[in-house]
Amino acid sequence: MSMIKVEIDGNETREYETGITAGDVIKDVYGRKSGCVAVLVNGIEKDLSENLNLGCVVESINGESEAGLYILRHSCAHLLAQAVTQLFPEAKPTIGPPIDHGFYYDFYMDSIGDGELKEIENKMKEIMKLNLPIIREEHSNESLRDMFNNNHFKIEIIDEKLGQESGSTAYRQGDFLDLCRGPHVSTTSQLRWFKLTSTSQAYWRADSKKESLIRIYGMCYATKEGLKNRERQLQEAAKRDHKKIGKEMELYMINEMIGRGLPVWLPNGEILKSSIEKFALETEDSYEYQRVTTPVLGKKELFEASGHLPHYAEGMYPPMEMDDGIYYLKAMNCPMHHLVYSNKKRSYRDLPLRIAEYGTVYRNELSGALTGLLRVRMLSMNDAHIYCTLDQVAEEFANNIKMVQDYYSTFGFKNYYFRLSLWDPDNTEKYIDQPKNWEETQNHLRKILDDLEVPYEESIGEAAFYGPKVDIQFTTAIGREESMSTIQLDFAAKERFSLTYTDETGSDNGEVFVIHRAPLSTHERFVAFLTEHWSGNFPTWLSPIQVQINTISEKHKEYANYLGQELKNAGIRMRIDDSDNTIGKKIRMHRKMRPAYMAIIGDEETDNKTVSIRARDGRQRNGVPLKQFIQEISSENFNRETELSLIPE
RNA sequence: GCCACUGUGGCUUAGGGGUAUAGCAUCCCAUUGGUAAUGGGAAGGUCGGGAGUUCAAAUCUCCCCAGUGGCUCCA
Repeated sequence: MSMIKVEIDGNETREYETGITAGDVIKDVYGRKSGCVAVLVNGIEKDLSENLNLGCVVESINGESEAGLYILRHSCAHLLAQAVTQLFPEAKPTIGPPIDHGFYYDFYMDSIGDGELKEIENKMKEIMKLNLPIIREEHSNESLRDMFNNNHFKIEIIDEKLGQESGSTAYRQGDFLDLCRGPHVSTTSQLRWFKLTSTSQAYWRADSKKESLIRIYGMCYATKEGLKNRERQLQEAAKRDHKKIGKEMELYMINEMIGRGLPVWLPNGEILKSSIEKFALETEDSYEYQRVTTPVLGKKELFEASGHLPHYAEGMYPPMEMDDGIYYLKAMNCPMHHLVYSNKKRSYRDLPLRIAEYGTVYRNELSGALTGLLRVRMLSMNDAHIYCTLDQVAEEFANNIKMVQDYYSTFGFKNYYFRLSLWDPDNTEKYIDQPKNWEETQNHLRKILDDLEVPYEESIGEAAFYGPKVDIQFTTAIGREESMSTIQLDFAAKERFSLTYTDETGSDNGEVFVIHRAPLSTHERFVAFLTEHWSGNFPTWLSPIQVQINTISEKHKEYANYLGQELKNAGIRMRIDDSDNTIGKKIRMHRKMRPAYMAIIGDEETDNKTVSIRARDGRQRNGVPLKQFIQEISSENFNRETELSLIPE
């Protein structure tokens, strides 16, 4: 028997007999309980059962590492499929990938409820305890076709591989076999810390025209702590949910009689909204935007010209027939802004021309997609369109990216990433079908981002119908990713609306590019994020109630009202509670509204003309002279400070 | 739109075939009180809507509506 040299985790090299399994090498080096779920052999992921026949470099993949967790979760998906097929022999497994925090598996089967979910989870635990070995098998595509001949989903996957590869791998655990390239953990007993969380409907190949499938979600971790932490995390996140806080703080309401997805801004929410608008107005003023107001309705011909009706019709409300034609509610402001542009003859000296609007657009979202302020049918936007030459696009994009970053830092946002959203050349009916223009503009944006050294991800099929865009992506409290800001490049408008300008040579130039941008998302979504980010504990400048004045007793009413008036004169939003409740009760009651500060007014304060301030987190500063308090809070408010700075930590 | 789950006074919630719990908030009375619950009293719901089963339904069945999670879609 010949020997081979194996280097392990870059630490040491040992000699083994040819054919030893990777698992035995790991056991030899680290002992039984290494936490290793798979290995990299010369950089390629392999099972622990992999035989090593040549000298190689082996790196262990720990179950708690990112790669290890994905393997655990992937194996857990197989365990789920095994349980489901045992309990429901008619169910056909389709695909079941690992995802963040867990896994899912899509089955072609009758729908199931919570009872069945529990049953499946119990069955998984049973199988787990059987400690079944998970065995890798290699087969030709022909024999795989035979093995899965009762499952046309698997056949479809196998057939896609025909011509590319002659064979494939499958994994067996007990009498369950699944097509999979692996790697997987070696026995079912390694999958201990999982939990099924929910079911959902999904479509085969994510196509709503294809078979409807039942998706089962689960979470899976390497350790008990991992699982527990995740559960705790979800509980914490639920407390930040903007729907819950929005109700508590009376930010918005949704009334069935008005309609789904049509939120009403209550006074407190309106304060948030108008504070954001005021900030945006100031900012955009400095960037030389000009404001307009356009109607919420427009004629069919307008939206045909813009391309909305051919490419975006299902996103729009149905038409309204009037005595002089057919009208639509606008889903975007752009067509109207284009007409503002061409309302008069433009010169190269006018470019870039930046037309902005606080507009409301209406989009016909599917009812099942609506949720709180995050997905609505009426969208308030600080929208703008920039008309410029191709040469100017880069600078305008750069300015907008900078604007977004500045906004976000003022609002305290940190967790977001840029996404270059590209068209999908295989799905051309969704887009204006001009491949050359797509290629050019996409490359242009890519270069702009590279030059700015902004890290970004690319995503196919996320573009607008008229051009590629840069989206800024966020994750909500409950972990769903949503687009926030967007900056889009439009190469189609110039032709559709005959946008031209007189260039330096005096001739008509039709090369007008349009940038659509909404750096603050929609007010609805933005406020939802803002609420979740701050858990409702907004910076002073955004707090609907900036100071809650609480009196100790009736004696202090007069001074409290004087303080209130002074604050009001200084532009500070305050409320006074001079009821005869105890101070403890007042504090408890008003905490729900999350005022930035509470001012406590008793004998001390009244006698000395001072204020005792209590920050939202309980920090306290007593005996602040009234004038000083007003001056400090005014400055914090005016400067849009992110933190409550009146009271030292 | 699709799948599952949920729907009890303003909010949180008990109950689960014999006409409904409690707390907070509200209102009234007393208390003049120093930083997360001062005491007492009152009022408030027919159990999302409709139909059915039953002597009897909030409780069972069906159909709607709405909310939540997910799919599709998307700011």
